[in-house]
Amino acid sequence: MATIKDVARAAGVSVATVSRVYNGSARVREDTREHVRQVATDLGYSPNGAARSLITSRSHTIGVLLPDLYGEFFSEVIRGIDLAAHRGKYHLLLSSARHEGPELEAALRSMRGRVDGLIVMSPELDAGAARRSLPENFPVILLNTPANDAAYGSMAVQNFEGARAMVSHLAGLGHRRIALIRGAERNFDAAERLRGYRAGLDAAGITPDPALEYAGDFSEESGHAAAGAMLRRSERPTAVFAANDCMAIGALSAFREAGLRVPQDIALGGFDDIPMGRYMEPALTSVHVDTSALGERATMRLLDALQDGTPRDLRRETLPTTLVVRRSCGAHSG
Amino acid sequence: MATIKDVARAAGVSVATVSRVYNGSARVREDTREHVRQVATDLGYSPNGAARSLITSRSHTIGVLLPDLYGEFFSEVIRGIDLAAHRGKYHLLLSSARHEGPELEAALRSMRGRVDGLIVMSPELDAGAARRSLPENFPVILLNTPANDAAYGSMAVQNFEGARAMVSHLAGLGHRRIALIRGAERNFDAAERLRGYRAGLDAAGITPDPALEYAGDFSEESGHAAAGAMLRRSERPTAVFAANDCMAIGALSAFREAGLRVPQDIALGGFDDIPMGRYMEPALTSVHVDTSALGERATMRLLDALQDGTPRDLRRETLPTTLVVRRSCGAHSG
DNA sequence: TTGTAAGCGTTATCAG
DNA sequence: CTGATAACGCTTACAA
Repeated sequence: MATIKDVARAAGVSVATVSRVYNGSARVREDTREHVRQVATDLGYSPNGAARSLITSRSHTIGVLLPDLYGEFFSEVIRGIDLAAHRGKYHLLLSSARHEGPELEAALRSMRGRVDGLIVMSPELDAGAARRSLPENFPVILLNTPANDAAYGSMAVQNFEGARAMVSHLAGLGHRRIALIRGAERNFDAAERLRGYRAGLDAAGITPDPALEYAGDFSEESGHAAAGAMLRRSERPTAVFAANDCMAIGALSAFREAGLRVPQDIALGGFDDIPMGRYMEPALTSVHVDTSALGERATMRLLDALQDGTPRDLRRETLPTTLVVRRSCGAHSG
Repeated sequence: MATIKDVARAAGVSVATVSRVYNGSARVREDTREHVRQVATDLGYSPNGAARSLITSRSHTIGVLLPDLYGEFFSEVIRGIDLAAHRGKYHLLLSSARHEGPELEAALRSMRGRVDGLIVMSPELDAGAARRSLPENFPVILLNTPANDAAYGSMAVQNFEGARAMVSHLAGLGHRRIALIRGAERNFDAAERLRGYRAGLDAAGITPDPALEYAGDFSEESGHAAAGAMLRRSERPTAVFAANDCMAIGALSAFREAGLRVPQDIALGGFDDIPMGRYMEPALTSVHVDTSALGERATMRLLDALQDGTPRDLRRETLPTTLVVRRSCGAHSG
């Protein structure tokens, strides 16, 4: 591969001149510029990014650490991130893994020197320790992370309010036995949605019943399993709130297999409002989250922080959620 | 940020020793190793990736160039790529854009020196020129690209066979007026699926009618529009094959808005078998493509090629497709 | 406008 | 087993 030296030699100029041609900045005489360009393309030269970012200490790349890449939620987040990054002419260095403890450190280590900033989705409730391994004074935006982490800028979603609104809505339809399929253990969003669920019941004058809080982990299978467990009870709930849409989908298929009609026999609501929800039968009532905006905003903030001279952005930005009523909750089906 | 020099100084050793500790390879006395490690973590040191890859000329990263990040198809491809990359301890440098001509060159340029190999999805029929800007003798796997490109290894799916099977199936159900919603103009997959559509009609003794081939671009909106156009005809088709599932979904909602029942009034089939399809009402008959395997296989091949000593892998690997019959085509609904 | 030369933070090659 | 030191490919004062 041709280097800057090869080009300089072939063009009969110094490497500095070639460099200047590529950085546009400094002035180079028009004809030398053209000549260099010509020689460079002939040789198939393009600057080596590693060398460049070594000297400039800028990579024009942002690192993205996600716990997973599966499902519409994450792909929407990435799309949002990509949107904003592309707009700002930044690249994305992607790493997906359960970023706890050593894993996180390893991922960060390997990104050292290759990224100008980081977007980290770390929804673990007790990830404080892991988070300590994030470099100090390095631009980071945390996604869906507990609020008590004042050391970094962060983005969150109105989990509590959204969940409460959903439960209030179900209660308003006359349901009293409203079950919850919980999100992943030790997950921040899941914990908040649980709080919202209980608050919603409270507001409706319903005493929360621990037996109606089913375990789940945000996966379709866990939703399916939880729904199965409900059906084996003597007195099954009349409405179910799944802490995300994937689990709602799993629950729906379990109900269907059991011969239950949704919403006539049992009402169903989800959370996230992934695109798929609107096409299901019945269409899924859910709590809408502008997922791609989550990634997009995080990236925009990070890019801002990357402008030098910008003071550290330690704010917490919360995305609103809105209840989207479709047919699965029974409000529309008469 | 602490550099190797800082660590060396603080530990009272040379930079060479610190380097050796981090590369594991060479022998270092146990206690010096431990000491260095200790000092390094105290200082929060981790090696600079740019410097490292500059000297080793290896980045442990593969570049991924996709035309888009929208929808389940691409997210599945990325997930497959990530799966294999993660397994091989490689990172992903992502770039999404319409990679034609100058755009492609720019993207490649910015990846120079930062990636060890490339996965490029370039389904443009006439992208030969663009592809010439791919570096020679650089490991590349092309995704969904015309076959006539013998200069690079590539992955493809059985577009032709899948489309033909779908049309044969519809014809077998008694349909004679089978419409097609075409994929994007100048797109390789789209062209192949069109060929398959015509071949399927041929095999059933039906004369292809250009008026039944509706324009589309793989987007939901274009599917919706095409369906609308069909309904405005005096004699509408009895079955529709959309060249991908997104367009099928768009068509479905157009039919529904017009008060048509699928499959009773009009049969519908798609292509790709995205996860959403199985949850729709009616569930979507489609041509199954193992999309994540597409990305995964491409990555595995690339990683293989990255082992030095491996001869250039110029093969073309084709992923099989299978017809998945669900309710939207009417075969199951009686 | 152009060239010289000093790094950027590593690893690799030699000596010791 | 450890230490100097020369690269790697580039940018950027500083000189000319």
